[in-house]
Amino acid sequence: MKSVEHSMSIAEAAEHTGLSTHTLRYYERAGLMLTPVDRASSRHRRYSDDDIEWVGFLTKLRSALMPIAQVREYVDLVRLGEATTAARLDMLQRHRVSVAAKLDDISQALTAIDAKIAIYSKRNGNE
Amino acid sequence: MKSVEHSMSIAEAAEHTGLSTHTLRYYERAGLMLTPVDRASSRHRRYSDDDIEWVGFLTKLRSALMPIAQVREYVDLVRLGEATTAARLDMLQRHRVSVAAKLDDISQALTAIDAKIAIYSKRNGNE
DNA sequence: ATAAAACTTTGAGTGCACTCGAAGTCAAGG
DNA sequence: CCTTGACTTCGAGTGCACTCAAAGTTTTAT
Repeated sequence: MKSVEHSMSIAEAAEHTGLSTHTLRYYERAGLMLTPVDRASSRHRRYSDDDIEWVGFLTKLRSALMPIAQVREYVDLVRLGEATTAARLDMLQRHRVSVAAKLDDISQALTAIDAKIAIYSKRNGNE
Repeated sequence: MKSVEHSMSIAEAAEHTGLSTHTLRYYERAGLMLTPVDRASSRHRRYSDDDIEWVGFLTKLRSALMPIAQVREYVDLVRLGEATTAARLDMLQRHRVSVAAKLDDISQALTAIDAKIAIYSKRNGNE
């Protein structure tokens, strides 16, 4: 059911995804697209709605601090189909745990800095 | 009262701070040390307890995602003395806010991924 | 005394994730 | 048609934060 799919140019795709055209091409070169982005007769890229959605998911992974290389591993698993579901789940969960630890570290550092802020605020005659 | 201060070699400083000797020299070159690290007659670095403590603070700033350039700005303010206390406070607070926002973004992305995990977990074996 | 290990400086190299440039092709308005 | 601007590929450049190399000096252990 990909009937009424309106494809878009790379510029439009950039607008929809919030990435630059450079980054969209870069992701494609890096093997992050689930399926090849199809082309107009002119060889210009035509992004389908599914492509846009997929890029949205990639962006989620990147926003969650997953390195490009690991995103690619994940994508490779997805392309291998259902047999890799468990592996994918495991990967996401492990990543989740490691990021949570990282966030914890950052929070701790922020807390230490807060202590510094508190000291300044006091000393600063701000009561 | 910095009487019984036992200074240490760069190797020992590395051990105490958890940074590499490379990084310690790099931080120094980058102008991040509050005061010049003093040298033995051999020109080998001798890290004082204060130096170690300062590096610990630098590490807190870095752990809280503050870029080197901004850390340097901060250090420059510290060297200018008490007159800059307000500016420093402001800087730390602003940084705190921006990092909090960043952590929020990351958390949101993680939450979205969690949804994906939930889907996988439920129908363990569907696209 | 001598060999090995640790230290010094300075410049260069690495890895990541883009980001840009060049040279050319294609599309849309006047 | 013709120009202007968007698009193509692919290699190169950027910025950050280290990380390492080379060549020489100093310290430590034997």
